[in-house]
Amino acid sequence: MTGQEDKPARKRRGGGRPTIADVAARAGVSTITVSRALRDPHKVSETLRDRIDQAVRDLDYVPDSHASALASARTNVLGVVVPSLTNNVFSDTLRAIYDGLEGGPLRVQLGNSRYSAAEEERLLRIFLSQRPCALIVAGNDQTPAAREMLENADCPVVQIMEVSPDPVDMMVGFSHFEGGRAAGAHLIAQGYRHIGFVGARMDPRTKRRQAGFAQAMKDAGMYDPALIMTTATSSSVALGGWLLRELRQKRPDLDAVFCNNDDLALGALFECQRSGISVPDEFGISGFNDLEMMAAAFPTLTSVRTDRYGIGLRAVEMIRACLDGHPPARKILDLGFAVQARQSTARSPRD
Amino acid sequence: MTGQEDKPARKRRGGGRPTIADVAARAGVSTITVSRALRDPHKVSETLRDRIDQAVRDLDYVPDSHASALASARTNVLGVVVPSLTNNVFSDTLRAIYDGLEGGPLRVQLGNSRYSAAEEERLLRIFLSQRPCALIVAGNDQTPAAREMLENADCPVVQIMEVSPDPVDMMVGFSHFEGGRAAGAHLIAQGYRHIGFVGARMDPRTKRRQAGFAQAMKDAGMYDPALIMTTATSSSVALGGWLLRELRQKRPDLDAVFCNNDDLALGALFECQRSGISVPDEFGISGFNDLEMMAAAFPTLTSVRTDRYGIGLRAVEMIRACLDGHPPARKILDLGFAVQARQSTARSPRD
DNA sequence: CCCTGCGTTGTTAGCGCTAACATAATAAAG
DNA sequence: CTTTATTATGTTAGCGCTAACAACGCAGGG
Repeated sequence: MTGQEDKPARKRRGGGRPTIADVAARAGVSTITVSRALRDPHKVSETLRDRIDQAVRDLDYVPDSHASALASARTNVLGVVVPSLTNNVFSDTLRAIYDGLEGGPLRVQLGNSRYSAAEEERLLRIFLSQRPCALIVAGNDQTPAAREMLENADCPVVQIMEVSPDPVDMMVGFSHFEGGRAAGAHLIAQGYRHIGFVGARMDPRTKRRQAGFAQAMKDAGMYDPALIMTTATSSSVALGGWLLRELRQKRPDLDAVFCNNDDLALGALFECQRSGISVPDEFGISGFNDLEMMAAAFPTLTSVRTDRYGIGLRAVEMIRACLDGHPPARKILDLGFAVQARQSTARSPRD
Repeated sequence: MTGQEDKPARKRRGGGRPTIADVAARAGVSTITVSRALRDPHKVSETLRDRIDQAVRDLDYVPDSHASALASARTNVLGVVVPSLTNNVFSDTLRAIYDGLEGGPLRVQLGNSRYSAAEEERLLRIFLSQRPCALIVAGNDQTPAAREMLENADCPVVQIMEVSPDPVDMMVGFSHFEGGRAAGAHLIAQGYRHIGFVGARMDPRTKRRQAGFAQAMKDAGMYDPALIMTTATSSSVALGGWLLRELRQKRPDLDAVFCNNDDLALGALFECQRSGISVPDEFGISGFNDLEMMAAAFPTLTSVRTDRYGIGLRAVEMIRACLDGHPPARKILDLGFAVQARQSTARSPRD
């Protein structure tokens, strides 16, 4: 025996990291005071606060978030579930979310549902079991079980990318239907008469854009289902070329195409270049989302601009407001869209 | 007094979710047996296991990961820190990581360092305080403090995207220097003689590609610093066009360009089309990474193919192996690269 | 019959933190 | 100068889970 009275009955599990008790001992206060000094500094006198801050620095103390979560039943984790990590649409929004959280205490827990509602449900179940302080999910097409979980979640929930009349809680996005309709209307206004639709993956938002496009065609008495070319395959530039080629073989009179996203539109442009079809005079092309490359292409490509970054930023703002106790008055935020008419649909006047 | 003997001295904080004790009570066993049945099913007899599984299903029990983490000082969280979420390179790798984790118990904690080593250090400090079961970080250019944290981390660490002789622990990637050199050598071999370099953002990997390119030029006696055009601005298609225009104004004899990435290369192609310069006969273009669009462009674009998806998958495999107690023999995995020669550098024979 | 070994289950004592309540010190009010 | 409100700090008792050890039953060996 060493004569020492401390009883190391069990070796410290935490790898010897300093705990709040170490900080408290060094600062000569109780642990709860340290806890308060770190979470609500104004609740602790300046004298003690300084002593505690010094002790924290001396010991290089970092609070254990698991212990904190367990004791308080709260976390600083914002759960985010998106359908894709590679799709620019979501990576832009994600970047905005991270940017919006900059400096604050919130952390992100990111899930990738891969466009599967079942996977989304599974992820939400896991996320919710960890008591997130808020949730961001894409769209409004959850499974019934997921919808119920979200409705019963005792934290703010923001659905992003879309707007619909029946949000779970809050919503930031725009109308894909109207976006599709506007693109169709633009092509009609530019004088094109045999306008096709090219779509890939066909997730709910894609389908709404397609429906909007179809509506525009119907309104103009130009709707023809044979001009619709879609595939469940995920989108790519090459696919845009293939689908356009297929469609033109089937319908040689095709004189314009609304591509469900910009990758497809870029592929369509290359396909026209390959086939010696002049854009926009012989053939018009419009994309969707207005990625940066659309304005840099030659010819520049028409697209429907969407504010993906703004959606992420606003979602974070709304969550912040809720957590600060000032829930926003407007639960649904429609950030709209704008048809960016460029060279690819600027047909010279004819007939 | 109601006469009831239960003492609700404090209302249950957890919102009434079932705990492991509820499951244990329902299955008629002790809590530790439930804990074991869920974590190491083989340590519990089949009879009890079935009863416990039934109770779990009946109560819809989900373990509290915070309590588990606190009690065991372990988590199932894989920390991933990447410099960008929008750069295709990292989103492809990230997708692979998520795909590789599919079905398993591991979850991802994702950090975005935005190409800042200081931010990376901050994120690593946070992540490590949560006892991740493993870490994936990009590259080998950490701050000294971050490097030390990684070396002292008591979990597997995989550095991705690059290979270098002094990894913290494990490493999966390829040599950016050699990739840049190969691209330069290819342009020389195709007969181009005044070859420029266009680069953006200039992160460490970009710089290594540039250095490799410069080496190729030096080896051929063709190095000319005036043919290098770089900017700290982040990369875009439009930027590729602007940089090429600038460079051609300065050096009208330029006859090819190695673009540090594919976005820039696409912008360079559009710039040539706008200026009526024929690619590849008058001007050669090579990109880097070989994104999907490169093979779909017109003309198809030469690039250096890198296995971004494979890097993510292998990183996860290595981590899995370590956690299973079979650390891989080879700590450094070089997945290489391949110059994909396409039309944009296929110059017709001349002089 | 005891001993040893092994597999299964339970008991106890925390992990590091914070909620709730208790208390002390100080200020404001009468 | 007491009463009441207010602020600053401390005490106690967990949050839900798991590590460590204890205990039990049962096999085989001596």
